[in-house]
Amino acid sequence: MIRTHEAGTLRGAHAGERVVLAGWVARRRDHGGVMFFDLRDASGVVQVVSRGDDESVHSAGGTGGRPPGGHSLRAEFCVKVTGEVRQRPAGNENPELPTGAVEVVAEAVEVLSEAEPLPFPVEGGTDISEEVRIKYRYLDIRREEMARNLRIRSEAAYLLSDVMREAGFVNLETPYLTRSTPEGARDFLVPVRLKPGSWYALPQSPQLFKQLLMVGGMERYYQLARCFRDEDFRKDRQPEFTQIDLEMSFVSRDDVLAVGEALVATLWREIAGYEVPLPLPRMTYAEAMSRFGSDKPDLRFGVEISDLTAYFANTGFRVFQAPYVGAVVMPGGGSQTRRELDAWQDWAKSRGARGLAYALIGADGSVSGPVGKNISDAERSGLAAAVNASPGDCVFFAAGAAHASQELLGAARLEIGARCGLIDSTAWSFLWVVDFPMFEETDEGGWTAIHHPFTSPLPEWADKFAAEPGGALADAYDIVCNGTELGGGSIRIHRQAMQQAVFDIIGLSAEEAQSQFGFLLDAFKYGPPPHGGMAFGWDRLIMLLAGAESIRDVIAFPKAASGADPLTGAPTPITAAQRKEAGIDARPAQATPPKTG
RNA sequence: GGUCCUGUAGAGCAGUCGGUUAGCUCGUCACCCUGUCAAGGUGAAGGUCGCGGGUUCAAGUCCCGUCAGGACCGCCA
Repeated sequence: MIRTHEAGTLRGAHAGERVVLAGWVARRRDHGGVMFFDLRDASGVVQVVSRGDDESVHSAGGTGGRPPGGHSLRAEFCVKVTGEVRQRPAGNENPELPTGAVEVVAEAVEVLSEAEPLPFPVEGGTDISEEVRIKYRYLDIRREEMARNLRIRSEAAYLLSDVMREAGFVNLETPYLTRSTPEGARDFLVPVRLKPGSWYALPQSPQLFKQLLMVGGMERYYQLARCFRDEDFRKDRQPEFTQIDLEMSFVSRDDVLAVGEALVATLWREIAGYEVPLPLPRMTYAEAMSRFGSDKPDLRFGVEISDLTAYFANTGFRVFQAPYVGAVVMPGGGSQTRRELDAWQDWAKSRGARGLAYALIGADGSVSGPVGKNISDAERSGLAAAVNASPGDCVFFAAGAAHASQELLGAARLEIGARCGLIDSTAWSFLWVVDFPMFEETDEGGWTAIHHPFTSPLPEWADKFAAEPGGALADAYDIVCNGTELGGGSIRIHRQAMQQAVFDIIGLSAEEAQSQFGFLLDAFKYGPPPHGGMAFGWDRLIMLLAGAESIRDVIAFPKAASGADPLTGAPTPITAAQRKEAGIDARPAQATPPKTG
């Protein structure tokens, strides 16, 4: 090793020792006759003192025109420091620093490599555009916050491995070059040189392979799997992302949830120092939607949605003559200016709603505002009690189709929580959302699977889901933390007849099913075990654990929102020769018959 | 595919009603400085105001287009 000690580990007990350190120049404080600088390595920082008269700074190569001696260090030079650890002079200790009791008096500072002036400050500045940060990611990773996030990610992966091994899971990889499936998200496609015109797809998830592993008798499988989806970005979405993928045989829902809970409990205990109360509460999808307007409710604050459909059943107000009327209360919102209330209308419109009707509860309990003018005296007088509003509050309404209205109110609820400072950012709120619907109607009037078509119905729906697809509930579950969907899964279908019934409902013919999933259906002919599993979004999970605001902050080399990578410049055009070799422009024979002339 | 926000020196930002030489902080460079830890002092360099077009006597500022970044809707089983 080039060094004898790590900078961040030095303490008073090391005083008098001669040490060799290596790292980066973090901050300099040059006083002419004496210079201090903080030497940073992976373990932390320690102050180095360099005297002007010791000619201690020199370049390793001895060339390059930089004069020997003098304090010619700049930020982020990579240096090797030889010197003696000593207690700092009385009064000069820095209690802010773990190493603040000591300093290293340099005998020699060797510049291992120089750094050009930085594109952004590595020390200090935090408000740096992400584009620049990602372009110079190697510098961004030197920053304390990013380095910490990545180390948390690493630690979490080790903990995951421990937990899963302890629970008897086998850790296996599944293919990255696989078969395109028309279901679900758009695939990333890979041309195949050996078979021009044919393409691999990168997996959206290892779903089908892990089910095959269950047929194969592995019984318990997990993997930290990279997944790929060619869809548009969000701050918590990347085109490639990582998930903890797991699957178990001979289990019911409770068994899978117990593994998920053990995993979360371990990660939060060891990394966040938080003891997750187990078992986690469970809430049905229907309850989550009606109370919180979301299938991933943030339970760190109240402000629940009131269902006013019955209250306004006989209303004369035409807007409220709808299949569903609901409301959510903004505490103290009654004092908002007209401009602020108008801004809510724009907010609602930006979400595709017509607007957000509101009423204001006066100090004397009177009801005013647009809705107040349009409802009857009786409706006005009971309103505050019906929505549990207090004087000075603002009540927002949504009326129309139940699902869309609840989602609007749910979004308004989150906005209220944020604007009114109701969310305790130090709190953790975990829950399972269970009993999702199996199907939803498509625009064409058919049905599509909400989770995926291999999801089993709840046991009580096993015999009747085909007759009543609109009401059928799936044995599917999501784990939610602080309003973020951390993961989800389901008990799978393992019987052919039931699988075919699901395909029938979603309009997938036997031939189509055979052509798309034939390998799975074939496998299910050979004694498939009952099985189920789940997947956690690893990036999102780490984001929450690290307290980061974007999954990009917990990914070493993320992509920008355009899908491009500012660091490497990918994606790039390829040469004509590459196109030819990859067979990109080849056309399948049946699509375009070979020309004869 | 759609909506919105942003784009000014290496970084972060200001720039009024369209009007003189586009400012501030940090960083960089030079010099001074022996106890700082966001060191301090003096001075200097550094700008195609994203790009293109338009309106105007005059555009960083107004209009149109375009590109890039970000947020959201659609999408993401």
